[in-house]
Amino acid sequence: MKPPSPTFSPLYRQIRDLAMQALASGEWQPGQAIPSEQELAVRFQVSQGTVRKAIDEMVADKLLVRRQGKGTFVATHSDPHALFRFLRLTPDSGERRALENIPLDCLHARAGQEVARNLELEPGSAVVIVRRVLRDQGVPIVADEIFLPEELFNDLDFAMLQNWKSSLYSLFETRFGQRMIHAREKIRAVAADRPAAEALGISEGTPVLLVERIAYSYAGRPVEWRRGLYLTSGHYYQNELS
Amino acid sequence: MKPPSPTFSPLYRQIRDLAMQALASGEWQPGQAIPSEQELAVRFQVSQGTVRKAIDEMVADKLLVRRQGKGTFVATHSDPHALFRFLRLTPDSGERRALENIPLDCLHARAGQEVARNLELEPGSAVVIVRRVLRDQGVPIVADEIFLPEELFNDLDFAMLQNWKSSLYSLFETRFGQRMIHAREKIRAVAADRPAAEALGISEGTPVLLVERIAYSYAGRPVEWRRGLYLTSGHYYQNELS
DNA sequence: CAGTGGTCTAGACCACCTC
DNA sequence: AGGTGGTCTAGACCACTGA
Repeated sequence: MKPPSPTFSPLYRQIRDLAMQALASGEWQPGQAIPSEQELAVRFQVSQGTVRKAIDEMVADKLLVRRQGKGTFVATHSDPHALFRFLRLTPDSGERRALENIPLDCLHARAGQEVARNLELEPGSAVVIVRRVLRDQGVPIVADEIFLPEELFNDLDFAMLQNWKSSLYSLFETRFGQRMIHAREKIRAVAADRPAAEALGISEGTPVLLVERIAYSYAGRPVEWRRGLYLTSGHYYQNELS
Repeated sequence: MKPPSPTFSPLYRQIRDLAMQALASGEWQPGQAIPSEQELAVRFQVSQGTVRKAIDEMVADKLLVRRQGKGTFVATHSDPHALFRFLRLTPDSGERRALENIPLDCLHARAGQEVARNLELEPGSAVVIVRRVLRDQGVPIVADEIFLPEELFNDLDFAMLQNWKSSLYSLFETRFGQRMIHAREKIRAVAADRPAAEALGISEGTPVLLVERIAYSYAGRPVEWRRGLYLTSGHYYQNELS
């Protein structure tokens, strides 16, 4: 009879967890190089191959990026390559262009039932609400309503949104230390209601994509909930299945 | 000056390609165990570690499945675990149930411009067209129109669809040797037209998801194109972003 | 028990980048 | 030249499965 080992965790996974801590604690900053595999092997007292396997997993999760001959870097939303990682909207013809970000307002409020549930907060908790529109060459395509725990984003205000020239997630990462690493979306087709129709410049009742997203940070904590309406007359939501 | 090596391919990738051939040729059948890592190492004259790395990639691509202590197996759509790999529709409340498949018709015809383009065929090529509905506890949820190259599916007929009790992809794999391993979807919100409304039992103009899918087989060849309409009043299309 | 995949190590060498 | 990640090997041992 052998005892069960319910908590068995291979070495490389323990190493990965230590590396995760280094990320979550801010010891390794987005865009910066982490120590070389050799250094980490010495630091963690394991072989280079084990460090390598731990990093392999994190690269697969898009937490780190390898660059041969240069080093291993912490992934960042500020990198242009990552721009479309979470926005799956593609124009019917031609390549993806960067979309213009038009903030509409930014207010501090209390979470209702739905927001609280999705952000795993108590109902009534303080939240920040951002509304904005994305435009493609002047034409509105996306209308977003974004909910954030105020605890983590208390400094966020309208001016900051207007002055920021890159993606929202890049702002969150740079100014608030909150890196979105994973998200889950629920997609439906709905008829645009009055306010949505006005924001998107379409007639009421037009079918639009309703995209609800929960985004998670390092600790697996939900840090953003957003509800977006996508106009899909000239664009489509692209998805890869495998 | 060093010459560029544009065709450099590491050993484990060459091994992977050989394994791919074994899959494509049918030497390794879906659901069956492939030779052990040791045997493959001997057969391909490389170390076990290199075989392992090749298999790692194929497992990541969901072409193979490892089972510790038992062996490595060719993935199959007949496995219940793979049932929802390509169908991302989830009920608002509760767990995913298997959906009832109701074939409507199956006819042989010629490809129009759009179908030909998506299947990479010449316009006018022979194709098989399947129309069917998926129901959740008697309620129609999905109406699909499926286009297949007749060259690969010439025996397919209505009776076969009616008698098959598992998923379509399981049928394709079992009876036609065509395994779908990857797909790309374009998703839009549209208003249901008359025929769609009738098939789904809804009123004309109701917003529905329009999901167009191209599915690819081993050689990266497009083998199926389908256009589906999804009712998203009680279900949603679930997607993971990372 | 033997056979499978899973982990870990140590060392060699290659490819790429920078100085 | 020296540092980085990338590949490949050989061998030891662990964890799981089934006869």
